[in-house]
Amino acid sequence: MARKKAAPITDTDVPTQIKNPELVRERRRHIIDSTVKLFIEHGYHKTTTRMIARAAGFSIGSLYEYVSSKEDLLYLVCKAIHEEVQDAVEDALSANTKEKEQLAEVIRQYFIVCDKMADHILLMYQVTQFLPDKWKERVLVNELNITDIFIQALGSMSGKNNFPSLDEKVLNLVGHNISVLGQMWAFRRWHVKRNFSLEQYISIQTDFILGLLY
Amino acid sequence: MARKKAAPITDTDVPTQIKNPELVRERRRHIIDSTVKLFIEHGYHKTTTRMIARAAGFSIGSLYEYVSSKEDLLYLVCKAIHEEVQDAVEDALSANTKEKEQLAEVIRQYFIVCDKMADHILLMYQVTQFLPDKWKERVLVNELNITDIFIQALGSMSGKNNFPSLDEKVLNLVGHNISVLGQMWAFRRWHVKRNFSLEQYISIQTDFILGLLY
DNA sequence: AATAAAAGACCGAGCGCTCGTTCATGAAAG
DNA sequence: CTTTCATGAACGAGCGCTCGGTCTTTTATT
Repeated sequence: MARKKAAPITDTDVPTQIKNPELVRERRRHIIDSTVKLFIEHGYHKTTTRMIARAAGFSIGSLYEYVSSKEDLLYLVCKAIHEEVQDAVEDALSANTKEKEQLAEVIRQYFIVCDKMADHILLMYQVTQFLPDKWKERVLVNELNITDIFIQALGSMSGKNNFPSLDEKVLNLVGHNISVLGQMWAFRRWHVKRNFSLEQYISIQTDFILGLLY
Repeated sequence: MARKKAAPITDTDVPTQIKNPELVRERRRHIIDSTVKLFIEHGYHKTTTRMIARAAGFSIGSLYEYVSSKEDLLYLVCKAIHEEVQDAVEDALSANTKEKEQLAEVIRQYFIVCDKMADHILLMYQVTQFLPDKWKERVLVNELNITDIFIQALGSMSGKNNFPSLDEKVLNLVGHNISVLGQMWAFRRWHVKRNFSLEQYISIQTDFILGLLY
């Protein structure tokens, strides 16, 4: 069902003063969870490091033992969010082997994650700008990785099941469209919800994407 | 060609110390232009009021005669950007009266504006969060106004020219899709440009939107 | 087993600095 | 002399981060 989830939290790229790596993993997990909530509620700048420490049950001093700057924390937050989205979509890809339904299922799962993590997606859009360039690039790559899953699902459908075979570049673009239409739910859901439930949204947008709307 | 552009810059909602309204209009225009550039380059927070004053050729003291806070300035910036986008799209709507080509033309003009103002669109996404609630709402309404133009163009096509008549709610959603696919060019153009020029992008996305891709 | 010593984790007052904003003063116009 | 506009030094709240120190746990020694 799920891919290996142990590996990614090594985070050797973010330095720490604490020696015990087990402890670092555990505490960081906790710190990140608290931080995400605060960032979503108050935004990056209005959330002070003191607030984060308090919410996580540490002193500021201790916080800085596990993380070397507020920017570090921001990177860890972005990374955690992307991992959660990516895991959900990859699960959908591997779970359903019938090509015919695979794409629709991937889209469906992605849109559901976009709904569940709507606040997180908004957060990503707001805060990426504050990342140091080095990490901004990594976050961008993560974003493209998620898009690639759609492109992959599209590719495996191309030319089969009454689906026309399309130019690779066009498939690529459609993959991006899927990404963006999912995020649209996060951005405009309050408005869209007046007309459609999430399920209806998924259904109509899937038709739209597959050109079946008209 | 253009709609009346004089009215909107009254800005009675933003207070000033200066008595001469003529002067206020002129200076604010100038201040806003400088501010937009700085915000795009450095972001909202890293741009200091002193930088803004210097760039506009004022002292900080004088700046605060024309604008009562940095947030005020942010609102004026957002408003100016939306006005520019809206004007361009409305021009396209009124210029072309043949229904058949109207929608495609509106999409085209919108995408061209999204390209020209890509940095501005990114800025809007990054910065809306810092507006006081009172103005956040207004900015949201402006965004929806632009979307409404697409919905209007879609509506006037519905049921004509071999175009199926669609449920109003669905048309509404497609309007939002157009909005978002335009903004996608702003967000992902560096990636998309590796495969397509702007003109190709417009052409393919128009087909995509009209369900002609497959 | 008892004790000492070293290491690791935790703490929070305080430092240095930035930034939005104000206001006393000056200059110019009428 | 009054009104309008311009100036920039001064203010002070708020921030990220440090660092000297304490408490707790592990290791070494007798």
